[in-house]
Amino acid sequence: MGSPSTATRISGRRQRSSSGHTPVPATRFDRRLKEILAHATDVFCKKGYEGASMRDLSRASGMSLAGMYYYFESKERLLFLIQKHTFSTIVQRLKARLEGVDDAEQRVRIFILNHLEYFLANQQAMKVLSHEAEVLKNGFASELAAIKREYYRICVGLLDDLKGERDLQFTTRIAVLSLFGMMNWIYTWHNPRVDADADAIAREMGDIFLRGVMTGGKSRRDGR
Amino acid sequence: MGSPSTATRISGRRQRSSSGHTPVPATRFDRRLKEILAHATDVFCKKGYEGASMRDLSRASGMSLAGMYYYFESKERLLFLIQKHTFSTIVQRLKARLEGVDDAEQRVRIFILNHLEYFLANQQAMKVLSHEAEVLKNGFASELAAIKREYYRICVGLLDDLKGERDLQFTTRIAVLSLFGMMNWIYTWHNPRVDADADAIAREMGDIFLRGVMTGGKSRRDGR
DNA sequence: ACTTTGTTCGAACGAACGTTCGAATTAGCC
DNA sequence: GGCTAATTCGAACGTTCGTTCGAACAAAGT
Repeated sequence: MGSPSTATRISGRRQRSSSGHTPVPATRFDRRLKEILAHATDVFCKKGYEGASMRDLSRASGMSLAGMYYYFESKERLLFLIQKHTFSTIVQRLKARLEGVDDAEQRVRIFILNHLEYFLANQQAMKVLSHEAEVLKNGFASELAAIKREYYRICVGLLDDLKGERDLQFTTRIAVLSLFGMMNWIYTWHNPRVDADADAIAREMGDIFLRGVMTGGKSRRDGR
Repeated sequence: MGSPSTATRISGRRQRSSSGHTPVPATRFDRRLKEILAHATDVFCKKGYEGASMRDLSRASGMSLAGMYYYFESKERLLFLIQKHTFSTIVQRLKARLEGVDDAEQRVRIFILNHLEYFLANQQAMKVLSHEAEVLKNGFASELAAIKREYYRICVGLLDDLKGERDLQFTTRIAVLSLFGMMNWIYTWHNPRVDADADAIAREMGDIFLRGVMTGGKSRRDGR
């Protein structure tokens, strides 16, 4: 009837995933979308955002090209959904793990472990997050930047606490970004058949970073 | 006259840049190619390899689309030329700087400074090198991988020397790759209007990394 | 002057791109 | 069964992609 073409934009159908917690099943729509996101993550990981075509993505999901657009309105939004979900999850898990831990050094170690554990368990998603960090535009970009900034600020807070507690003298910004570099670079080299698991790597990176940042503060370097 | 179409492939014209040292002028061909590489580096840096079209690249060089193919036979080879030149230069400069320096710690500091100095002075080229590290295929990929491996091995050597000299106990592979991560990640955050220059950052990253790696070796951690 | 070689370009190629549309199919409910 | 809404798809849209071709222009050698 009416005009099925213009303006409709199906948009009404899109907003699912009730703000509360759906225990498991969610709607059919949500379940299928989740599958598509998972397959798309694989493809983006292997070929990059620009290098992956909508035809590649649809093939990976076992869905027709046109059918994809029932679930999201553009390729860019698909990337956004992947990145947002990945990043939100890691922030949320971090908050849960930090709760109840008071020791400043221990809190930094938890940050590192949380990051690396999630990174290695969801390597493809994290590569897409790290490697395609600049491709989103405008609205998508700023919404993701907000989550990113929150995560960054948490880490700044942890290091500033440590710095205050022990009277250290590093530049927080450099330290935080060096730490992110150490951790995020892992997607370029980690090979599960050669390298240790997340716990071991987190311990070793934590050792390097924490000793590096905690040695030689204002507090006497000699034995005095 | 013969057949100008098939098989010619102009290839003979390509091999320039005499193995020796051309003092400055080089051939006209070489000079123009260098300009094109410089402009292409800008564009690849801004839009990524897949995101940059040959039309973008030709526009940036002020040359026609078809004209570009007089200088290189494919977009992939263009990226290869950029990456190879960038990487070769950084390795070559490193070797020169290491010559004559014996102290193991000092040699690691030189490695870090050399990397960061070149990184910040040629930020676009280094971003293209870091970010588009996986797009080349087959022959191009393996030739570049060889340079990469040489650079990596140099760093492993420096750290193993340090480790042997001072009886330390870190995992070299993890340490090297953590260091690369710290340094290479810089392309995602460095802002010349906010952040310090290469010397200062190299000093601070060097402090973090070297203290991290040198503290708490086999040599007693307690005062015994 | 003519010839040769090096350099540039407009126009076009077929293929692949992201996205849309309307019709067909399926699932859920009476 | 039949009705409605949710889901899927084939076919096509117009655009852009990387690359090629042959003709045109400029430089260098004689």
